[in-house]
Amino acid sequence: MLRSCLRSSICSNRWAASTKPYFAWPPPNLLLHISKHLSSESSRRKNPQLPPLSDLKSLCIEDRLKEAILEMGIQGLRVDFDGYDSLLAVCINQNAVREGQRVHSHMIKTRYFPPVFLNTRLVIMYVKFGFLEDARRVFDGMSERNVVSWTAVISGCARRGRRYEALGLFLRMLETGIFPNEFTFASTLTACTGPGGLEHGIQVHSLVIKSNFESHLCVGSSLVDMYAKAGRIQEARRVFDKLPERNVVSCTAIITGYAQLGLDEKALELFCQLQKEGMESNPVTYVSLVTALSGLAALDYGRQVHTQIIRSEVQSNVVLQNSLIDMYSKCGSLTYSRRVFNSMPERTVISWNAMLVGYSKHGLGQQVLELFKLMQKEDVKPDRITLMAVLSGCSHGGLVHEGLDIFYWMVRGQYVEAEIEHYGCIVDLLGRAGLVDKALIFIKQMPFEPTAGIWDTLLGACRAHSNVPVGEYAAQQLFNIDPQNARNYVILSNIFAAAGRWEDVINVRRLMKEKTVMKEPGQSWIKLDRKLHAFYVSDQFHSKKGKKYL
DNA sequence: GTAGGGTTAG
Repeated sequence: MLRSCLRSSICSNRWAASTKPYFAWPPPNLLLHISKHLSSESSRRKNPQLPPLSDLKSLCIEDRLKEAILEMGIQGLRVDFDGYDSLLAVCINQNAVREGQRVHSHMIKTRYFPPVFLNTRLVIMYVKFGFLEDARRVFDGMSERNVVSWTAVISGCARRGRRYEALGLFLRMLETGIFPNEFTFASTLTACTGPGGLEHGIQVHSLVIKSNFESHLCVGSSLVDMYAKAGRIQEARRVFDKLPERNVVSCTAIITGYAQLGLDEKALELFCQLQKEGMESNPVTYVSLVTALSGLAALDYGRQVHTQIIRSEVQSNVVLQNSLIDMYSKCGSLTYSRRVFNSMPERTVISWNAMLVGYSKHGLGQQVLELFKLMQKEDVKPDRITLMAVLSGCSHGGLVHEGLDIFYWMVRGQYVEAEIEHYGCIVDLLGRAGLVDKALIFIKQMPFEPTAGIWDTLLGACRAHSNVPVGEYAAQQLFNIDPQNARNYVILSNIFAAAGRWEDVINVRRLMKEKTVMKEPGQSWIKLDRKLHAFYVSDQFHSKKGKKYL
């Protein structure tokens, strides 16, 4: 079943793309480099002053990689399995890209045919360096493969977003008769995480159960993550509860699952419970917890957790600090956000974006502009989100000229490609400032087909600035795109009502009836005695109705 | 040797 389900994926273009010819290997400059070293063996013979041959393995153990690489060149054709094994292990460990490539080139140049173990090391090395094409090239050229070789290449594809390729490889592995182990399953489940992956994930899960791997920590954590990201939090929780043992990764996976689905209270509750049960937390756990607190806008809890992070042994990192910036901003305290931002020893573009978004959402246009200038001064490359934050900051702060200047600077340059969302920000900027007619002209000149979101922004502006003709036009566009959306009819009706055009109000209401457009009734909530009570408009029947105005 | 969980926008 799995096979038939995934067959179409294997035949897809992505798979076909992976079988296209690779680049010439090794690159000519690398060969030149290696051959220089190879020729130094003859110079040793001519010059007895050169140091005696060293043992590659001991150089590697002593962490003298560069000397070992040089020695490899000098030894010419004589590097054996142990030598290559030690060299590759150190290259992988130290992320030594150039040295790793030299070792591989040396194998080719000296016509050394690596056994399966060394070929697998090469695959692992290229996967770690992020050179997936090279990893595939070595893997595809292997006459013999084992479960580790397959897992290494599957995990490389899964982590690089080449999900269908990873699943195709998994199937080929099964066909070859090699049975997956816990690492293989964990990587394959990673490939099933994300849009459209659930169907495949469930099938891999059934294989996991049949193979008795469900209780392995890494498989369990992958299953929890896969189900949670597919919105199946109950299934994720079921897998988590069934795990015979837990560790920080599996606990974090389920907490993250709740937080990412917006079940923030549940995430916080589970964190407290697991911590009582002795769960160790690390920066990743705290990132999920802080994300949940952002959703709850719970400043007190947020400060307590921040204090706990500072006091605990947990080494904070840039991702955690980014989430703290966001949490403080969503809890309404930009002063704390900025304090975290200022204290950071290193920042990523996300740190800047989180701070800019904070200022923007609070309507602090001047602070947005100042921070954006600082960002440019520090040579940090903005991305699409930076520009979204800056443009919407100008919009919320009423900085029309500044916003337009930045937008046209963006369109002229090649810093960030302007997308429809950026155009949407300008529609909002003009509309908010009351320049509704200009906003409509701007929409008509856009290089994109306007979306419902764009017309919705314009309609909102028409309502705020009582512009009936443009409002009618925008509403008509929305009726064409989404005729059953009651919200658009109601806003247009309100625009007419504000202008005293009561006949038009009646017409819109009649239109709604004709098209059987239903508006969801207004609803509000209140929490009493740890119970959530919901009240609807005209609700006559709720037991607490009499008390709600107390 | 191969493994699993994380941040900004909409």
